[in-house]
Amino acid sequence: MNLMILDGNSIVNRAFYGIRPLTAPDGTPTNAVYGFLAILRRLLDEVRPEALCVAFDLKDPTFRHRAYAGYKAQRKPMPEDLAAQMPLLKEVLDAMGIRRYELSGYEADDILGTAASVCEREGWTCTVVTGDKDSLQLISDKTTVCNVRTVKGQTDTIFYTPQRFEEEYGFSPKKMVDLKALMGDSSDNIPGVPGIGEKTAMDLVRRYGSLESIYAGLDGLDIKEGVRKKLAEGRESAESSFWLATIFREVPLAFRPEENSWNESYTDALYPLFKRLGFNKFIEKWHVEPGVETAQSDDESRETLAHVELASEEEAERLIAALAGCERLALVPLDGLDSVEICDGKTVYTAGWARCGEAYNKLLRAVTGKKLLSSHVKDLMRLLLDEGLPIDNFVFDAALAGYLIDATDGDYSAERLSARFLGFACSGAEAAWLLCEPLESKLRELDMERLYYTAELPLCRVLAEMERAGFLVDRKALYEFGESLNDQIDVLQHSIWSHAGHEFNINSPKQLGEVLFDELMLPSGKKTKTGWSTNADVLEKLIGKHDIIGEILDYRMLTKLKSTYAEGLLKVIAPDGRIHTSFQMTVTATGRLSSTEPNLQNIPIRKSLGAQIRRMFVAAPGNMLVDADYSQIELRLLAHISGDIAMQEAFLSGEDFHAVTASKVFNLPLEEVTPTLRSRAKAVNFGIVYGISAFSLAQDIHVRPYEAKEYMEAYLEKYHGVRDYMKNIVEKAKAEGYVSTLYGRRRALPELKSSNFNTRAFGERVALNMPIQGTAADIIKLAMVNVSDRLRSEGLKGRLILQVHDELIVECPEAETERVKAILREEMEGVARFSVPLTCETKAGKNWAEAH
DNA sequence: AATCTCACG
DNA sequence: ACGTACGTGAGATTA
Repeated sequence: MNLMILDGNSIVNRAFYGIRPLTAPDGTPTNAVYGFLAILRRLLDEVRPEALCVAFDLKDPTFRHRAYAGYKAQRKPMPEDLAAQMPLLKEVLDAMGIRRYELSGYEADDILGTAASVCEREGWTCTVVTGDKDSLQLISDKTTVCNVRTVKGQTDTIFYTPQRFEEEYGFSPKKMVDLKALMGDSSDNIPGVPGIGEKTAMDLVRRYGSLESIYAGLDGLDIKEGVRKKLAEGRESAESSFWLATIFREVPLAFRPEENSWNESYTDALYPLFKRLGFNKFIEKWHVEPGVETAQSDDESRETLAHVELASEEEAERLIAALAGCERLALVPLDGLDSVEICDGKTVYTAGWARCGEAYNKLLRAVTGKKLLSSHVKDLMRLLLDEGLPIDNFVFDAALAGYLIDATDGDYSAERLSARFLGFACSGAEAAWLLCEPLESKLRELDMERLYYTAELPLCRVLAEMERAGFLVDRKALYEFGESLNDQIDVLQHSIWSHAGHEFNINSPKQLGEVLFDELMLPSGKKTKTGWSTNADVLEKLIGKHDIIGEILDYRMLTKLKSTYAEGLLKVIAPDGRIHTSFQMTVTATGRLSSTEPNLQNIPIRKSLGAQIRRMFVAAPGNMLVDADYSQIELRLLAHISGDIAMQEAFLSGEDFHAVTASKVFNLPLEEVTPTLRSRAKAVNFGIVYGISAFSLAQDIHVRPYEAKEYMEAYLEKYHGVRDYMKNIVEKAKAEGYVSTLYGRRRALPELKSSNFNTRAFGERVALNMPIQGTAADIIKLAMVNVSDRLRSEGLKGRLILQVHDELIVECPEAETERVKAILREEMEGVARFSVPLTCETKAGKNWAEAH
């Protein structure tokens, strides 16, 4: 029988410094706990012990069993981020059913030593695991000491048996104490013999064995006179060090190895705890199951539904007949639409094209005529559209509900949602059916039903149709544009190389940093992480110092255009000549959409060469693109939400808002506002929305921090309603734990409770920003649903094809252009009436550049 | 898989 | 004293 005992403090220390910073979703640092568990898993697999426990230090200033008064007095205090994780680690161990030992006034080492002694007496073997060398003295035939090191996330274990130790050190493990007594140990505040270091001490112990025999025959030893002198003078220190270095193996602890038996059965607290910490990988690796207590109810917890696979055309026909009386069904696709799961609340049917043949299509038609519950409805709708099946009957989307309930979770799989809201895991149509009620009642509780049923759910259809429609691209022009970049890229590359004096990979930040800052010795030597920073901000400050800088910036711009946009977009043009992006509805923390494969929400526009890409996004022959974008919607919402009268008036005046802001901030008549001042005021406007600091504003607009501070002060003086809003929203968020938009969308803010300054400051900025960015997202979603309905109800052919946060694009027959413009304007501006009007600009063109 | 950089609102 | 703007996605390099 083998007991494995871990030195908790030492291992958690190794883990903390060996694993990069990690945090739980709520901002709590977790890297040390994570690393500890990673090490533990590895050890369990390697050692397979029958018993397991962990020992911790427990300081007691009033009592010390070791004589030396200054013992460990000089040790640095634990970093805050590590200290915060100690109680967490203990919570995890408790939840895993792993016993912890700590005893006032004793170090973990002493407990390890005592446990090892007990094991040896009782016929057990013992594996002692620690990150430092102190415990090597415990090695014996029965006791193995495992030394753990973690470097860059990689764990190394060395198992020391007496043989292994002797090979490495050249003396027996017991002599480890003698060695320490001579050389000392600064981390443990063991003085040793002054002037004797590791080399000399090792040599002495190897040749003469123990401290005792060294001092017994000191005069006759074959050593340098200097060493002899130091030894003689340091005798007292050596003897007290010997005492200090000796691990105390008789801690008053009734230790019984068999009380620590390990069989990998955890308490129910472990699953929710791992979820809270974001240890999703460990849940799989350790086979942690959600306990029943996460469920709303207790024993009759699991409704079990029958699962039936339809094996023939006849069976499918029979189901069609049987479903006639059904009002609602859950429907989930499998393998595209090759087969589906259908659930009527009693049975889960799997039906597929392969087995049901002709009847499969009939079945789908019958099913899609019912009220449908599902999950990831937008994606299902796309599949149905491709088959010409109706998509109008969806009444519930589980994933979408999960997203509204917690937009920062990130996992809205059926398995996850059912574990959380049903208390047991299920999937497919069964999950969609069973989740409907609990998710709906949660939405009701959070007051988000309206948002869900008037914006999010109807938007599924709109987005499915937009994805299916796609955006026509002039493939030839895009290809030629990409080719046209080659020559310039080549010229720049060679010029950059000649400035550097050698060839190198300009795309490699590492190599580029070396060239600029090590070889060319350019100044500043700016910020680092894994090397020199070479981003555009840094490089722009070096313009004029060397010709290479401008060329690098140009090179970066051109290669970005070529690889991400020219080549990247060519790769995703579908056979119909159009690009079909995917809109993600459950990704952002604020309620915005995102766009992937490809991302059509970051097509260049800010620089003229980049904006050429937009010329390649075109209307089909005989059609037009109509583009409508909200003007300064976020600032208008800030004016409305904060209730700031001055800011509202600035918008209502119809003047250029940034210019008005400049005239207020810089105390000038409107006519005297220069373009520079206007652009600074604009930067302040945006900065405020993001919860900026003066420092960052200064960076952004290239003025000194105190000057930026004055701007912000002046701004908040003139717009004092905004100042009040900023203060109040953060206070409210702290009190309630979340922020919300005008339409009730929420974002939880556990960051505000963090003990970490940066995490907390981040939470405060989010508290300022989310209600504004999120309300804008709500508004355009509502507008999209309304625009789509109008286009359809007015019998127009025009269709929405793209959304870029505050911009909508419709492709329509030329003849519909003016009608579509009007509809876009009316629906976008008419979503809501606020204290400041929402305005939008519309424009039409043959391509996206022209239309914007 | 993580890091850096950069494109957008 | 801290460390420095909100929200995204993608390509290239590096480990």
